[in-house]
Amino acid sequence: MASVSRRTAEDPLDRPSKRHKQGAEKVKGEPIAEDRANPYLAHMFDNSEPLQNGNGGSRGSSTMKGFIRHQTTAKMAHVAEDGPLNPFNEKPLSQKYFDILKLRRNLPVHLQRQEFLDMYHSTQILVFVGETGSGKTTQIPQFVLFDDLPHLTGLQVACTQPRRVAAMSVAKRVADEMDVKLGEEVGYNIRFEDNTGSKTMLKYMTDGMLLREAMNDHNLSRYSCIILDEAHERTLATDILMGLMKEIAVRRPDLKIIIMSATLDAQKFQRYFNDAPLLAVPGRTHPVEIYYTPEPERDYVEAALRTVLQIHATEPEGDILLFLTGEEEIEDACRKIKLEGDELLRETDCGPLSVFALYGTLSPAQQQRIFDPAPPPRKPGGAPGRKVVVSTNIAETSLTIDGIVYVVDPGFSKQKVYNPRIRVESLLVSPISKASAQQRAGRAGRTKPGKCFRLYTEGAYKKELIEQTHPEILRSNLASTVLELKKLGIDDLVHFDFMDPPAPETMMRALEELNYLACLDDDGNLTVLGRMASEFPLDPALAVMLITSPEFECSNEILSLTALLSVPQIFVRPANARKWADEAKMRFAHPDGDHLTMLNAYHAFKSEAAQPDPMAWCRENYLSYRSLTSCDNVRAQLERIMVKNDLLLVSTPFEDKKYYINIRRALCAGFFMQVAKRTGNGKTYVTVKDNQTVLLHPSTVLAQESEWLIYNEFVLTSKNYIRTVTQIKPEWLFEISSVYYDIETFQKGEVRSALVRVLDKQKRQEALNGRSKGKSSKR
DNA sequence: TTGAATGTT
Repeated sequence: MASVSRRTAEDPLDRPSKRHKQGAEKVKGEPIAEDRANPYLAHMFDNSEPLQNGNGGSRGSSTMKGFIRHQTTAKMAHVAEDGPLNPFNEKPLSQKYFDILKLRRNLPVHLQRQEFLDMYHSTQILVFVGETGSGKTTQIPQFVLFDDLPHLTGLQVACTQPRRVAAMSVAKRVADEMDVKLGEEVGYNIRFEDNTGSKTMLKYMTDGMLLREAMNDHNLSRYSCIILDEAHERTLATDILMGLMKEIAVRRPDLKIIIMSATLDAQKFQRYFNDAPLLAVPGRTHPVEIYYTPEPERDYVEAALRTVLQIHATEPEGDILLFLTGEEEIEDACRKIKLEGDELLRETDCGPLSVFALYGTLSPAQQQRIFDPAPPPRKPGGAPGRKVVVSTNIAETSLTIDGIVYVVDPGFSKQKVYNPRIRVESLLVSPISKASAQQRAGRAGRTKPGKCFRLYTEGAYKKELIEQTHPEILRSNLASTVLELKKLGIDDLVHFDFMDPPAPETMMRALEELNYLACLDDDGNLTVLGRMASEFPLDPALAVMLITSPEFECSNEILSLTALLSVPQIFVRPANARKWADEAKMRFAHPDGDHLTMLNAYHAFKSEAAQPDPMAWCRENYLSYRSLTSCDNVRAQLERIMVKNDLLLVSTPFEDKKYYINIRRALCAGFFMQVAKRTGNGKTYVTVKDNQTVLLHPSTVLAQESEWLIYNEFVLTSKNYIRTVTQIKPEWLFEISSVYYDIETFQKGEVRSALVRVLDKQKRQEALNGRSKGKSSKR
């Protein structure tokens, strides 16, 4: 596919004559309109005389006197790093700094520092491949600092991470390495937490955060270098950023871009970035021996349990990591391994076994327990104890457990899939990719040589597993993404240079959905509503519901509901207390549905009732304290954005009989495309337009008599369920979206006939009243 | 009659 840039060589900004001495002072952090942006600040330092340092002292550096931007050598940097003063702030360096420096110089990347600099000088975009343990995430950004000289240019270096914790912990580590206070020269920026300041020159951030920044500053003009780390994970945000970087690179020849990735797909990245040069650095891991099963396994869970116990009975000391697919499977497996382990302990001379479950919805404290050491031998000199961790693929990338020597890999994980035809995302247990299998095996070689037991045949690995997991962009509903791209100034989505272009049908569905939500007009241009919706970190339907809610006199309540719908489930239902949990939930139940029930629970949480100990109150009421506090956080952020956009925060008085009706109507303003109607048999529902037969999720508080419902999500598991539902009146739907509810667009059938009846009734009513009711669309 | 992998703004 041809690369598309909306600038041409004739663009005045591209003329070399403009590259010098322009607007040296730029107010940091101020968004710049894209066409006014001057991306050439850095060029004043290119190919010019050596920089004059030390004028005034505070920003200059005597240690780096004579450094010329983009001419630094490894030796020069090495000398500057040796002190005695910190090259970036002139403060004396601590002993701790020198201790860490010794370790850093032992990292594999350090040997290739000069090679890296040579390549960095010679190219705008560079692909960097380093295995785990190479030190790339901590060292490369520092190598760049010594070459970009941010203390002189005022421009920053950004390094993105797919996960918040990684951004935070790496920033902390690098601040220590550079002997600076976290938040000053080195900082991090993640949602809800901006730990950077006026001195910040190196910023670790989540990829989603950089994407947000790009929406307000299309040229990312505050950076001299952008490093996209863990690019092989191919998150939605990384994929969009990569496409964006290709465009920005054309507009800003001074901007340096580094794509960092694990080995496998390096060539694909090179090709995508116009044959960018590649630098590869070896990792530092121990060899892992791979074993396959001779025959395919029928039941992978059973085979996994057998393998774990066999390792325990026959292999030397070392902990075991088993990959399974989900919470229930994992808890079940843990129970069985414990039972069998106890039996082995009683009947043989095996050592004791401790078993831990690991998955994302566990609290951080529970997750922490996997780092407990293995149990000691039962008696001195006896067989050593062993730890078994049974985990989802959270242990594949997000969490690293040292001491793992054996990995058991059945070859499956739950993966998101998207069906654009019925606009449904669901989770499916699917075979993993070769890349995942390698990553899993690698987890056995962190501390010493290890073994990986694959519960599939070698033939299956070679012939049946795909090379890479499909990038997320090919497995998602793209409504949000398309809105973001529009806000990023990408008008021609069809020609946007995606590394892997999404299916045209997925793209069309997203455009259609945004058009119905009135975020895009019929020509696909961003509307005022769409522009505003893109400011909110929400799905477009939620954003539209929130923006429209003042019209329904209930923006305070919709604000709470929007936050509630953006955090994990607030109702908890422990396996051993289901009945009590269900009873507790019924105390908050509202007859009109689950949304209002959630709102009741939230209001109770915020009321006197939950005091003085809200955590204990949540426990008693089977509510998740974590979800509710995170809901408060999200709510506060959304409220700030509402105020910024002059959206009023209003409530209908609670005594008013319209209080709940207004909320239900406001819900329809975002979710009018997620409506289901009860069918003749009274048990099943059918979704409007898509005509999918669905069941109410058993967690609903709603009794069966509701004819029309809006639903928050469609969950495809053993059956088709709609979850989190509230009853509505079909008349509201015509008022809210006369376009979507244009009767001509409906197939003949139950839904259409019912809607026709509603319209006829309305007409008779109007004739009777002799006046026309306000039927115009809300927008 | 209840299968929520992992992330992010």
